[in-house]
Amino acid sequence: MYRRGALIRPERDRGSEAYVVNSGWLFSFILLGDGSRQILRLHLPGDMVGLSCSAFSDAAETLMAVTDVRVIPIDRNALIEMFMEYPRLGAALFLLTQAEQVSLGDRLASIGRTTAKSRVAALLIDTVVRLRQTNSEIGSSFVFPLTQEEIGDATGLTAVHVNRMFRVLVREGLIARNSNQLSILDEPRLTAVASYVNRYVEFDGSILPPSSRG
Amino acid sequence: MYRRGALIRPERDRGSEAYVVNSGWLFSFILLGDGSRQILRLHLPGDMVGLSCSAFSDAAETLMAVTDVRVIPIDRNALIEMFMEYPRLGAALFLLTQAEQVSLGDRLASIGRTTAKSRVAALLIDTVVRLRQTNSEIGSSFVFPLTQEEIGDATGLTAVHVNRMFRVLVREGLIARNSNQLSILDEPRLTAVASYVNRYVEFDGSILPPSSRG
DNA sequence: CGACGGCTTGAGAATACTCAATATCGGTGG
DNA sequence: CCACCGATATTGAGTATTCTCAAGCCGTCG
Repeated sequence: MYRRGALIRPERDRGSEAYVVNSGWLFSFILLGDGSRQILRLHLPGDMVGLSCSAFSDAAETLMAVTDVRVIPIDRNALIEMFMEYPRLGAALFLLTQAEQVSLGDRLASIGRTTAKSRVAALLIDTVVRLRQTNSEIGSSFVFPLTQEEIGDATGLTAVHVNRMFRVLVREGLIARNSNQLSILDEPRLTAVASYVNRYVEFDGSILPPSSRG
Repeated sequence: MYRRGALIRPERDRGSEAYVVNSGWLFSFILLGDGSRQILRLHLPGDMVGLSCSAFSDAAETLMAVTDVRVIPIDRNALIEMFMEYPRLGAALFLLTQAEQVSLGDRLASIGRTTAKSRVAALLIDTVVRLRQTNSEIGSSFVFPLTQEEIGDATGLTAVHVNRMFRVLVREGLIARNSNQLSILDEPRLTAVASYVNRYVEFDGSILPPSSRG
């Protein structure tokens, strides 16, 4: 178990592993030369994280706990063995990874080509959509534990400007806030503001051959 | 063979395929609701492109030829069969994909957390480093066929501002230009300006088990 | 030659940042 | 229980970066 704020895997750690998130939230980030931080992705329960380390001798990114978090380590050699022994599983993992890559691309577009307000909206919508994937009870209200500083590092903004965009979203009746509790009041409009495309509805595993065990 | 500017795979094309770039350059991009474009990645000879379509029934991104380009199609069903029949190849492809994901993450950090000048510098450095991977004869001078509009779409800037940043880089003695020909005059300094980390030097395929054919 | 796409430059506007001060909130020690 | 502390959130004022609009230039192609 890692406490909020703990580094789960320091950048440049040799022989590092991948994990499955058991409970809690964490994020991956990289540091730039000037000390600024870019959060690459928020990882929610059920996600696999840190796979990219499998391609490099050193971990390319750091993992930090957003809330108290439990993770299950996956040995990287075991991962490769899995590819050899259970190729269908390997193929499935490959597809999953491709889906993550598409998601990263969407984020790139959000940060590169949309306004601050839109980026914040996109982060919120994407988070709630992903939460619903593993917890169908999530409605339009959920706990969002990131600080505004962290939201800024995820969206390429400063904490101050994140704060202003939040209040704009509130003023326009798109969301409501109460400490960590966040409510989406007008999801269609928030989705539009965010230029958000929900690709999870189109994930296509049908390409995989049927399991040999039927 | 596709001509410069041709769409190699229109977004939303069903049953689309992946490709290997044989000759020429192309890029992948996505369009946002307001018509703006984000270029996700430049694809050079030897690259695999369009793999992400394997996870979705519809292609998530569009491919466009930057120069005249030759590509070799890869059927997506054949790709999955490869995973089943040649798991070691599948694992290798998986690692390659992870490496691309790290690269995407670096670009996210560049666009989210660095200045316009830095982003343009990063695009140039990254391109020359990748060119050298498959063509060791590339020195510090090479043909860079993107228009400033396209560079803007790749870096999250406007064409006008890309132009200004180019002239700053020239004025500071970091690069020189002559129509499409681009020369890097001071690579260490340009690398520093770009906050660029060359991760290609650390790619680690050693994790793969030795080939069964020795 | 004329049209067109791409490049260059200027001026003004908009967006987002920095710095700084104040407020709030949860937790801690007395 | 209360005062205090650090971390986070909020707000204002001024600044910087980047964008938009607009005009002119340059080279290529038909």
